[in-house]
Amino acid sequence: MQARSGRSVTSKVLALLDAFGPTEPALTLSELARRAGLPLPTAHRRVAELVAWGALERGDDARYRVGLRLWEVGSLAPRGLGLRELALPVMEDLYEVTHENVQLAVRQGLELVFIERIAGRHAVPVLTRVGGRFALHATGVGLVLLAHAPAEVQEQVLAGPLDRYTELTSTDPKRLRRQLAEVRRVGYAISDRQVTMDALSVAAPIRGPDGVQAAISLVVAYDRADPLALAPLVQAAGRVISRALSGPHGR
Amino acid sequence: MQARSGRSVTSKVLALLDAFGPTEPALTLSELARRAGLPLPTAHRRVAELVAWGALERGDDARYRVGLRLWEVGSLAPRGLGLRELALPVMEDLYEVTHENVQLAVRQGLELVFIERIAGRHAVPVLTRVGGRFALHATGVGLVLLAHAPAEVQEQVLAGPLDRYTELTSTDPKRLRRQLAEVRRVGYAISDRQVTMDALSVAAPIRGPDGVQAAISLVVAYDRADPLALAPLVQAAGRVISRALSGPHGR
DNA sequence: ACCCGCGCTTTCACTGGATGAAAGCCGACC
DNA sequence: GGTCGGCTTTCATCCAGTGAAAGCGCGGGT
Repeated sequence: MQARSGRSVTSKVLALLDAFGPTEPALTLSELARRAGLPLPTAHRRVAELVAWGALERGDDARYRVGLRLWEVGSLAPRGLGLRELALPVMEDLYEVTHENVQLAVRQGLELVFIERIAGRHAVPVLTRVGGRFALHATGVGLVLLAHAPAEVQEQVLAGPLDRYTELTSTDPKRLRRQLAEVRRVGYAISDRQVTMDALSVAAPIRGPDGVQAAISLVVAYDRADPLALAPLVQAAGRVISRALSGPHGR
Repeated sequence: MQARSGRSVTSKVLALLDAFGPTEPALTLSELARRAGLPLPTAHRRVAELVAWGALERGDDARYRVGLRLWEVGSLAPRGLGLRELALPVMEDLYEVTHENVQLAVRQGLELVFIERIAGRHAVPVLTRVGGRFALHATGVGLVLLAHAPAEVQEQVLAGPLDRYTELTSTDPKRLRRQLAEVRRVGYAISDRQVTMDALSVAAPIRGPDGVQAAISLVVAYDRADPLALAPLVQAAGRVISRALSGPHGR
């Protein structure tokens, strides 16, 4: 009567894929069924098809994991590996010059997704993961992406609860709104200890044919940070990638 | 036209995903339907669901592309980004030392899939793509992966047609079989101009708890190649990654 | 050795989501 | 402003999908 029937097969398949996450990379059939909200036999049949195709793989421990075939298809996402291919050389240059963490992210709905990252061995450890998500209102890349997002997206983020990560995180909509205006005005964003108290990030937009498509940032230890000196470097990197994005891949 | 009915919905959804490829990253609905072998209305409905979930995205040009959500899920594949995370630092070290192209690949069925690559700016251009596939019998990584594959896989590859890329490609099963035995004996593989006449690659296995899981290689210009000097470096890198693979990520 | 119990797999009769021919719609190009 | 190609919606039909229940297999306890 409730969600029993009236659910498309496709949505069930997608629910099964949704069951996986960074913290749950391997699941038994029962766990999968429970997470996807499906009866066990149903899950069993769908999963069997997904395994046959390669979307999932079954380990020797009888747990299922995301399969390589799905990774392959996912790697065709223009905003995923496509963007990465263009940005990586520039990110490497930026790393060579600064030896700090370099991050690349895009906006997905009301969150951001990290596309690529160069983790400096001697830089502050970054807790984010490639393929991982994060809120838009705290990180440098987040502020850039939010500042250039459609008004409707900005309003939703400003209206929603703004998680606090440190005492410096902007959880006041008024203050955040001012910050976003500033980001648009100067063309870069500085997130000063808004995620962790020991780090600061400087981010710049990457523009494509239809506005800001992504953001690039440096994450540096707070005590040796000189954000105003780094900003031009990050901005320059952003512009180089923007050019590559508008060039050969002109949609 | 023939496979009318008797086809599961799941297989249709997967056929739609399969329609995308490196050379066709953006498809119209009709193209998708044709490639997936589906009637147009059927494709339309399935695609609409995939777009709603984020597996596909619809551009302003009315073409569909692989969506970021699918990339996110794909990035959870242990043999994809998971392996990459472990291997990348070691690959970077290898690049620092040699300044040559570094590649990481795993076997998927009777082919290999490139997981990661560091393309040296001044090294020979590599034509492969991260997420791309290639035959097992020509490249360095391919020879390593094939040499340590289950006997059944080896037989299928040896029996099947062996594409020739250059005059040096091993297309004779007997010769290939000898090469594979040699690869197992010495613990590394050298592919001498078997893919292109201007390059050579040296590859070593990456071992996990259940045998060889992946392979790492250097691709260098033929005229400045000293494969015997490079082999120990590549092998050492393979061993470091092997250790990381067997360590924290037990199972 | 035997039993017990917990997950996975298979069966089977029923049903509603999926289907595709056909008709409707929309924008592009002539 | 008319025609064409491609996308979207409709609707009666039907088979793929469903899930309760029974069957299987293995590991752990006694």
